[in-house]
Amino acid sequence: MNKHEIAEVLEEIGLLLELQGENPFKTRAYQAGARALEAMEADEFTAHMTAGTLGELKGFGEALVDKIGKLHATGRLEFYDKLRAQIPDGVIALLEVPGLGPKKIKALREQLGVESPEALAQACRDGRVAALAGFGEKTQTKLLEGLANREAYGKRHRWWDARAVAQPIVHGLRLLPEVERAEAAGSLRRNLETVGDLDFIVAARATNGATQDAETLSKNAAAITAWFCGQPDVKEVTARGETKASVRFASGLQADLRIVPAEQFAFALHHFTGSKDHNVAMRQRALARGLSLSEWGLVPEAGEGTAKEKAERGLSLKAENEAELFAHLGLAFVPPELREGLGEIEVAEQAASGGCGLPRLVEAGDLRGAFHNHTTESDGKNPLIEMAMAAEAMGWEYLGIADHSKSSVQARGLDEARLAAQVATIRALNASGRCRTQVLAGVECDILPDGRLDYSDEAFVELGLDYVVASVHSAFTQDEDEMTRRIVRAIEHPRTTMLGHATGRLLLRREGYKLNLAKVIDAAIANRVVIELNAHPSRLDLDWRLWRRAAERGLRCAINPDAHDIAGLRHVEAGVRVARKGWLTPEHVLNTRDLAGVRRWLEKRE
DNA sequence: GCCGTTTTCGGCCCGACTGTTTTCAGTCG
Repeated sequence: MNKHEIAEVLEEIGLLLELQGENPFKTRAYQAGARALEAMEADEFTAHMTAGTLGELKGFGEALVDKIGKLHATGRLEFYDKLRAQIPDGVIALLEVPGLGPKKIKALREQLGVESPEALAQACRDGRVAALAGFGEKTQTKLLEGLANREAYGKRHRWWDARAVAQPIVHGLRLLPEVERAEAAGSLRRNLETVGDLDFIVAARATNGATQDAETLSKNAAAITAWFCGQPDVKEVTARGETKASVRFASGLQADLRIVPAEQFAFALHHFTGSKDHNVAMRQRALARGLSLSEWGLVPEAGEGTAKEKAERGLSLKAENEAELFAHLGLAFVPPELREGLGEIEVAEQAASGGCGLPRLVEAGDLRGAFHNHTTESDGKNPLIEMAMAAEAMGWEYLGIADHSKSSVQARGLDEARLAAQVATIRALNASGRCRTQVLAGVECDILPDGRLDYSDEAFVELGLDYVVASVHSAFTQDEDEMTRRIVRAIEHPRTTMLGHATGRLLLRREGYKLNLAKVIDAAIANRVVIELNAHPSRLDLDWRLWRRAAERGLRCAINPDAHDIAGLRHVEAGVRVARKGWLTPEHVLNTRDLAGVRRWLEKRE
């Protein structure tokens, strides 16, 4: 088994143990192991397995190393098979029903024999669930609703779509007179490629004239909650308390609102930004310093009372913003997108003590252009001149046009003659001075199933293109070896400048093709071929988890919108967001260079 | 199951909200 498959087994073991009512910390150990495996590069994992050094990594103890070893060597694990046999699939599906956890599922199984969502629905309709101890009418109704909406509610959402919902709410909150500060937190703020739900953190005004009082705070909180729950897109209010409210939008997206006094804002924002792994590490760090960190503040661990009570007694250290919070723990500010519990705290510690600092991550304003864009010549919706003017309006120095090549018939791919004509049009546009943005003439060239490119070497010479984006658009079902050989061969072609959408994945819709990415990345580095970070909100491919290590090893990135219309150019922002998650700096990204710098790379690869 | 300049055993992040309770368990993030 490969590491991804092993991680899935560990994840499932965690779920199964949870359903058996096992110690929650044990289940967490399996889930943490699964996450750690997912974050590891395939060759790194292989090296650890060969050398037997997996156990040296944090979180991998004797039991996990043993089980992972067995899965890696044989693909089987008796422990897992036995566990699996005890618990029907339907019971696992029950965990997805909102309001059901291991304890309630156990009661349903033991007392009603319910072992699937369908059986649960029937039991609810019969009124048998409400009769159970610990359950009631309301629980039964909630469960029925949850079952009905399970599909829509369980779904994750593209970052781009989630942000479109969140932005007007943040703006609206900030305009309320009762609001002092408002931010969206959670995975949206961490720029994760998909978002499960939205979190809004609001600092409510507590002052009435000059004096601060609890009554004003409470009144203001109620007004903010009322505004939030009354938003036109809100379909259902699922919880509504003094400081917290939860709603569901028509799309199925869920959103939480949390209201805090201004002095707690930085702590709450940090807490609800997460990730869970980052927060656990931060809390442990606080404990090591005799402090307790929570959304309420950073209070001394010693003494009577909960963290909340201590914060309310004014015992919390003060933090105007998150940077001050990190500083209290001896850390440099960690940008939200790096807070994944993947070593950011160690680096922030070095940075705070004057060592090599946290990287200056790439920003949207660093981009001077992009390479992978389409026009009406192939399957784009705007002609060349409109794309160029749109790029000019964005302040870009250059715009690369890379329409499809002839094998992509469905996208009206260009044959040699049409491509030659397009190149001539581009040169003429540049010479005309109509547009300050220089247009670069490229092509998104199909990688044929055997790894050849879609034009002959002679054709490439005659065309005189500025660059070539090589992409896979056919024969997705090749096996891993064949697909890897195919792409590596394309990378080794001297005309190939960059690899387009490396895995072909479509977020929430389609897995990428099977591929040995370590080999592809090695080949790209060896041949000085750029790998694109395709910024389309459905792609964000190559995945951010792979960039940090690959860039350290010398891989260069290009953040490309893969725009099929004017609006699509704006997608670069999504690409920049995940590039930041991958620890990429401007130096790692080719299209932060000015035109002269880009031309130098295209001509000499330097 | 993992982990240890307090520990090889006994902890493991911590609080809000709901629904069922009559003082709290379960779920969620």
